[in-house]
Amino acid sequence: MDSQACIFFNLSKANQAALRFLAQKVAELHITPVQAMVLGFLHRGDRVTSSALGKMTELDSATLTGILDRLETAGHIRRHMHPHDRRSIEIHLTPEGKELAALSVGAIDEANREFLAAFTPADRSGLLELLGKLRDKSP
Amino acid sequence: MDSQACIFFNLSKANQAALRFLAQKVAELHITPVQAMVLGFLHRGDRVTSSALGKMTELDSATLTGILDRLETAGHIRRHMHPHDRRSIEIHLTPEGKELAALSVGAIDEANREFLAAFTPADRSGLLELLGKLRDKSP
DNA sequence: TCCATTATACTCGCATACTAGTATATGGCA
DNA sequence: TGCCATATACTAGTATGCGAGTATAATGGA
Repeated sequence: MDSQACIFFNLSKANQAALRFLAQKVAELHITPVQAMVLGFLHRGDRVTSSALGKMTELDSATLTGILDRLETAGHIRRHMHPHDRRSIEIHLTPEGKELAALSVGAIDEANREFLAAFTPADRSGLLELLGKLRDKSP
Repeated sequence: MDSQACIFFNLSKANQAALRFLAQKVAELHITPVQAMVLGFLHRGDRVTSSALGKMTELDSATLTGILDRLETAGHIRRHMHPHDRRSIEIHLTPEGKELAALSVGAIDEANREFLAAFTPADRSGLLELLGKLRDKSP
């Protein structure tokens, strides 16, 4: 195993480093990086179904159920009955959740800038493009 | 949250796609991607301590304990007393573990080639270099 | 030599993330 | 209209990954 040449190893460790970095940024909000990302998506528009949020966040419904459980317990979101489909739930941000979502977006933006501060704009866009290509390889 | 421009989101999703890809490659060996990587490290030299393996794999000791538990239960490794330090354990590959480790290295190599097949050599080395820089930003 | 510090591997608790399976509700088709 | 396939959100079980805490052992300095 030549770990330096292994894309799986490098990707995994870069991701771990990124998550640690973001975790420090959102620690003062008392949420995890993933919770901050989900709140960030809801900041663009809540009142979505769990299924729609799952498509946005590219998360499994089982994973999302757990994340929503914790956000609801913390008082950041509420699950409501969907007006036209009794299978679905509609996710609403609470007033506190709305504030926290705005702060999350700011923290994530700041973390993005700082985490990539040492990179040139060309490196930044090149990295995002390459990662995007890798994502699309998924079965 | 502009997910397309967020390094944390893209890194996380690229990593998930990579893990799914590798999982398919090693499924016939009845091990997980992480277990294959750990066996790959042991293929270069077993009889290492858990602490040394943790440094190589960049894994927390709590995480590694669980992975070693599963590899030992499956009969791929054994924990032995360290000859000179009674705090340490020495990890030995079993005969079956040795075979599996060799197969793991082959599967990971093949997965690396296939996962990056669409990339030019310049893109490949560029990606690895950029990911390496991100890893080093870790606190 | 004795003791405080450090090192080692472990346990526990929590948070993702997946697969598989379930109960309920919807919707299209015969 | 009745029924079957699909969609939705959930639970259960498994596997990483981390922080915090623990018991034991080694080590270095007074």
